[in-house]
Amino acid sequence: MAKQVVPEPARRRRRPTQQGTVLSERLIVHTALRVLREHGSTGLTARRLGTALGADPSTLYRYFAGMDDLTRAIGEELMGRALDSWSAAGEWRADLRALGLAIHSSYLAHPQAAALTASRVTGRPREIAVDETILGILRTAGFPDVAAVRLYHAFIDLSLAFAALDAGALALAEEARTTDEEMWTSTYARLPAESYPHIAATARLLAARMPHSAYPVVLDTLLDNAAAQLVATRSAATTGDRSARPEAPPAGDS
Amino acid sequence: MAKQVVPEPARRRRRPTQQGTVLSERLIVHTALRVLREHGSTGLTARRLGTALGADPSTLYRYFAGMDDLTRAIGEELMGRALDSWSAAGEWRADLRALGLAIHSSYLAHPQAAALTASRVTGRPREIAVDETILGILRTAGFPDVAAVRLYHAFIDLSLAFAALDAGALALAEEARTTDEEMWTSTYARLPAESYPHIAATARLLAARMPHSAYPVVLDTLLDNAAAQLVATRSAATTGDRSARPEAPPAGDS
DNA sequence: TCCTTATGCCAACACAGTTGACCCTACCTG
DNA sequence: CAGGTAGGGTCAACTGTGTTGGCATAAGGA
Repeated sequence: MAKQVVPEPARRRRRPTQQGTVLSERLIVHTALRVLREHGSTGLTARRLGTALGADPSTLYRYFAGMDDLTRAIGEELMGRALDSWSAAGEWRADLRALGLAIHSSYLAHPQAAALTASRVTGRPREIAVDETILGILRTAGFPDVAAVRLYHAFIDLSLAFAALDAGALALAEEARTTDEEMWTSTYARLPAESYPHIAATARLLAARMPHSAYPVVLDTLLDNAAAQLVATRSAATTGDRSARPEAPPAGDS
Repeated sequence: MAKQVVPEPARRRRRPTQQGTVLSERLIVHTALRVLREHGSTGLTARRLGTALGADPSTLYRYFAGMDDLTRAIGEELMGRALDSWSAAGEWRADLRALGLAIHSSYLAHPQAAALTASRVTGRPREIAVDETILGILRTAGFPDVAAVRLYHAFIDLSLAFAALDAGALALAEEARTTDEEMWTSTYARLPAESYPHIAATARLLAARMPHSAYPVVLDTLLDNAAAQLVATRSAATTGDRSARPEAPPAGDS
């Protein structure tokens, strides 16, 4: 039965599949990424992945508690790759910017996988490591804890949110075998100018801009703001001023 | 057969269902929202929706081309509600801020539906109307077209991205029948302090902050930045200065 | 060498989206 | 007011999904 998944480090025996491949968590995740790229973000199924691995679909349940668990592992892999491709230079602003772009481009390197996973928090080790890294950068830079936490929150949510959104658009375009720009051109071009004067007036600019990500612009805006805050904090520390930005309201629900 | 869906305005006859209900696009979308709230973001199925409507599942295909089409209609409904709950006051910054928050809270009012739809562009009328509105606000405020388009892009993507992310977290918490704060507390509290010193040092602050949305903070940051740009543009216009911010790089892929 | 058990495979389950055929009734036309 | 048309509701069936219980087997420790 597949109720209990054996944790990866405790695995000892590796019996090869009927078709000869020797399975592992790593191999499964990597193959899943390939299947996702080839068949789209909804094309990852237990049976298809089994075939791609040369194994019975049910074998997957020896490694993951279910497809949902596998999905989280894929997200964790992308986050890990981002972290691996990044290294600290010692300057907080540049480091944060590089880390954000690393996360963003790691996800966009696998748009179908990203569309599937980026809006989920996995709580797995490499993801936690990223959180720790960001907080470390901010606190070391001199941000007081409250500000560091607020910035960390904005930073990570912003990065993940844009990764999900941009990946979704990119995956859609790839699956439609067209460029993003063509898509946006046709979207805006067919609108009647009398009903949508502003869109009509800027249609060409829109088609040129939409296929690019707004993430760098927004990220820089956030970092500019943070830098200004830091300066204010430093000068306030010498005069004893303790004013802070007003808190944001909680996310509403009804 | 269900190959061709009859467009809504062209519908004439409304035969009641065996159980007596008279279907319509509106009724189906509204019922879908209820089903989503009750059964979670993955709980919307053709059969379940059929039962909730008192109709055969296959009847849905008389109104929508498929579950995917229905999903887009749900997203369109949420966007429409945001637009309806908003009204222009005439001041661009306040208007944009209100519109952003309206979109965000309209989606968060139905977290399960939002998690399902917010990362998709529908291209339907009400969504286009929102685009036109945003561009109108910016251009009327005096932003040159290039800046208006860049801001529009950042604004709408930011809002949708956060709607998707926050809705996902909220839906997860609701389905786990727990508060977000409990979730985050348990997530951070069980980490060893020696491996994650920065998280450990700020655990209580994190648990208090994470259940709130970072969207208002980031949105305000973006609008601050835009306001500063506008002032610079105006003074530049009098001196003939035409310097602009450097362009953002395109979204990478590999 | 033998024993244990991790791990692969098979068959089967419930449930998903979707379609084709059928039929009935609401409405338009005369 | 009668008749014809077709919109739209229903039924049954198809394929494909995630998932599980039972079984077989070979890897590795003793």
